[in-house]
Amino acid sequence: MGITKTEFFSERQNKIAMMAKAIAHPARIAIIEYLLSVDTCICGDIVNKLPLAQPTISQHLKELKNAGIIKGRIEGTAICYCINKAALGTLQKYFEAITNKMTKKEGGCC
Amino acid sequence: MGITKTEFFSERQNKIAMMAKAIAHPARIAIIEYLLSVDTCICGDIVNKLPLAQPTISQHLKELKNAGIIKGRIEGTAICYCINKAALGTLQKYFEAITNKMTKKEGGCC
DNA sequence: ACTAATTATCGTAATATTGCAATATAACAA
DNA sequence: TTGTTATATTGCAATATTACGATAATTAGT
Repeated sequence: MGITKTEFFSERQNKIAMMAKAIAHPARIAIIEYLLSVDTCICGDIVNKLPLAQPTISQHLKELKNAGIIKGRIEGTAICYCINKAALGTLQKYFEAITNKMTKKEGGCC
Repeated sequence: MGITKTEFFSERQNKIAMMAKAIAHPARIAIIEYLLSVDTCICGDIVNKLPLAQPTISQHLKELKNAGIIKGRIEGTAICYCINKAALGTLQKYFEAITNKMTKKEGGCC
């Protein structure tokens, strides 16, 4: 069917999955890393930094924005994109909790 | 096209994206959380715990395994699945590094 | 008003993902 | 061997994703 049965899972599980999905593309990883690398967040030059056409990047930015990973603000003729610290913080805390749980568990069997 | 241009991105970026993709589904989040919740990792009952058909779960397990997120070991007639601590550790460190970089940066503009 | 610069949207083609019924495979037990 | 249990694979339909050319929309400068 190609359609995810989100209604069978918890809101939290869906949220984490959604954010992970937003990150689950090398171009979007590259966008995030570029946003982290620049001091200012007037970021009209992402298009020149990535080997993809402008509509494609615009689409990736839209997905990152929909997932809450980045925020955008109109800045004259350009758009200022920057990272939403809260969203990435949520992911970070999630994985931290997982690794904490893992270290408490002994070995397992594999 | 539906085809990701992996060759334009770094190996590290592709790897992170691949692992994120493996996690980017609520059923797979649920599988991971179930594996974390049980003490033993003889996990033949995942099928009963999730509201999806057996072939669907088998497929999700396969994807998690391909991405290195879980490991499987044959245990008689059942299969013992458990989490690959190293893989989740990689993700955890990645997000930790990102949040570290973020806290060092001042405000931004959004 | 005209032009240039920047970003978004539309349309479309190629490919990937999701889910399941049906079936296959594998290991054990009687 | 036959049956049972557990998991994998196949095949398919429905839908989603990725990418880009063409085009639109917006804003700034002249």
